[in-house]
Amino acid sequence: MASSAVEEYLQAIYTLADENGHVVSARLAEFLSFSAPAVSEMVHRLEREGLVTIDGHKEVHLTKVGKAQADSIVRRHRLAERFLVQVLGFAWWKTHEEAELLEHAMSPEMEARMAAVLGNPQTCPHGNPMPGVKPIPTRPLERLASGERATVERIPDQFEHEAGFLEYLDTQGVRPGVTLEMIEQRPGLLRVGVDGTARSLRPDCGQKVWVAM
Amino acid sequence: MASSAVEEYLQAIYTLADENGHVVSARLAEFLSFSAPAVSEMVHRLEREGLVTIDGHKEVHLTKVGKAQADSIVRRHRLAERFLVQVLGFAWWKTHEEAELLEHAMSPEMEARMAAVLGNPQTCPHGNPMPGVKPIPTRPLERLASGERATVERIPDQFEHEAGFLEYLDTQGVRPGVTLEMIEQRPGLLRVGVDGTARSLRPDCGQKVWVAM
DNA sequence: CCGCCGAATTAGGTGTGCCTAAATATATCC
DNA sequence: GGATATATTTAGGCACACCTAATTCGGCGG
Repeated sequence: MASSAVEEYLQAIYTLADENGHVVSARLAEFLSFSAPAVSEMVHRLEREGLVTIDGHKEVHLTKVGKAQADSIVRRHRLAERFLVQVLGFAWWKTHEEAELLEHAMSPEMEARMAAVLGNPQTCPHGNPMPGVKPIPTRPLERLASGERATVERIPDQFEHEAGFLEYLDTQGVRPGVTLEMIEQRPGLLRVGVDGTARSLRPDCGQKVWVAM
Repeated sequence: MASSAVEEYLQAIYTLADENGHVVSARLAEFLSFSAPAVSEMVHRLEREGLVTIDGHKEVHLTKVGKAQADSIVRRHRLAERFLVQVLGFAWWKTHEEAELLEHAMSPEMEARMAAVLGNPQTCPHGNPMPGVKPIPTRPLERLASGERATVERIPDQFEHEAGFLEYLDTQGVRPGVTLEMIEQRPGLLRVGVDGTARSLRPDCGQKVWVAM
């Protein structure tokens, strides 16, 4: 029975490891918007409780037990998002904060029933796969060559955190499943074809929107 | 933005006032299984925050603001229970603990959407009306005269707390909507007809099961 | 090798919400 | 009115999870 604080940390470690690689507590502090000492203290607590190990480079790794608990909370988060969209009719870009609450209120039985009712979805509404599901190969949008087309597969979890980002994408017509065509790309500029219309996207979208390989 | 601790207290005050009458902090302490000092302290905090008043007999009353917040949390609890039964397929007697978690994770938008999806239900699965809904007139089962029949309308919220009570009722065939016939009643004995079968119920059911007036 | 930068830790502190033990109020009953 | 039971409060403490300010650690460039 991990507290929701512990669950938040495990989720953050999972997410950063999954999408970024090396996890040190300074990155966690940024991601979670907590002070460095608070994170340092909690990471040591997680180590004492056998949920993570800290290696010689102070990198944080989930143990087997920690990984299982992280998988669980991430799965609950993604299921909750699906539920909010499919059952309650929330907009796809508006689910993150709600799911952040819901995920801590889901018992194993509720999780199982919800998965069944939703038809055992393989991804969240932003395209992130349920833990254990083999992800579709993807690359950042910026890797598309000019003239090349590809389907939007995934907006990684870490960018959901950014206030207004998903809503911005929605207003630009950029949603999972939509096909984009790279028009022009240079530092500070990103022009893509969305649904037949040429659009300038915020340049950070090049890293934050992942398309099919 | 009340904490879930505050919400628990408001909910408890609402429930005890609704079903019992006078609320003093000793009753709250029993109901919530907290120590008397903890409850006393919190009740004074609620008073400072303008959510309750404490009268000359140390009775606790919700203020207008407190009542609105209590209505909200009770409503969320009952909606959550409905959701667990209607959408996720939980057994009617198994929803309380799950709902206890869920209720604190429901934003106003989620509450509104859930009510709509569920068809704006008027009661929880145990027959307790949503705040603001005029309750059907009811009386405790023990008020039935021998030979009289009546429909089970409600098992008040305060008895949901009792571990195993609702499940016990279910095993005896006693569920909201079922018609009971009083067979015999004396101290320590309660025999009723359920679905054509005579059954001896635990004597406390006389107070805890409420039937149509 | 020294200085510097970022990362981590130490030290001390806060608010919330619970606890026990003991003291004091309040109510009731004879 | 005084004893007894119930209710409340005081006093002191604790765990959790966060904070700021200041210090130390560790790697890297000059």
